[in-house]
Amino acid sequence: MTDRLSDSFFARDTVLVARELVGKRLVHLDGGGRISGIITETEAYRGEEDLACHCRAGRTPRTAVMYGPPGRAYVYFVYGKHWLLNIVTEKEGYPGAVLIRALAPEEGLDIIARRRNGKHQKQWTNGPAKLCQALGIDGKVNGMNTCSANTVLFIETGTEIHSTLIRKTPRIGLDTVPEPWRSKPWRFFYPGPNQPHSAR
DNA sequence: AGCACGATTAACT
DNA sequence: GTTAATCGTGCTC
Repeated sequence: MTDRLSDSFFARDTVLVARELVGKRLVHLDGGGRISGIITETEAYRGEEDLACHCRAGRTPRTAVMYGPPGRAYVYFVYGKHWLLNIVTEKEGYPGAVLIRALAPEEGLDIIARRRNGKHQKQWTNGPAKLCQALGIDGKVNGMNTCSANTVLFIETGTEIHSTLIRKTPRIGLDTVPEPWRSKPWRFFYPGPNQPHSAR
């Protein structure tokens, strides 16, 4: 129940990994303790042909980690203020990653509350940048191997969520991305309490 | 060297 | 519903 996911879990099709990551537990060892939550929303980005994927521009300094071994963290900075966390997928050499978009907080609630100061609990980790702020994830962990023995960032088996309870929709925030990529149903989420409904 | 823009969020009206 | 914030990245000149 507390097993960590190994690189063989991530070395598969990105869309499948995105679906199966819903229900798993993301853990950051930070400040001497565990800060964690159950993953409730993900999105898949894979291949240079996916015009929503950063790798549409090929291998660059930023995207190099997506071409690397599976299980690495790909953390990038957007809009001048936000960090977003992905886990690299696919076999080394083929670019892919799963964006972690939302969590249900489990451990380290006091630290999460402090970092998300002034917000209600429902707003703690219900967005990709919010959960990074809550768990203390930023560019320092970019490229980190989440499957190594001494890592401070990893994913555990978590809770089993029946596949019929997981919904899928197009990915969020791709207003300028051409079809068919804009409409690919590569967003997965578990519509529980504290989590999104059908869309945003 | 300069420029346009983004896998978002929070604070507005 | 609308919009400012704010800067790294990748592209053009």
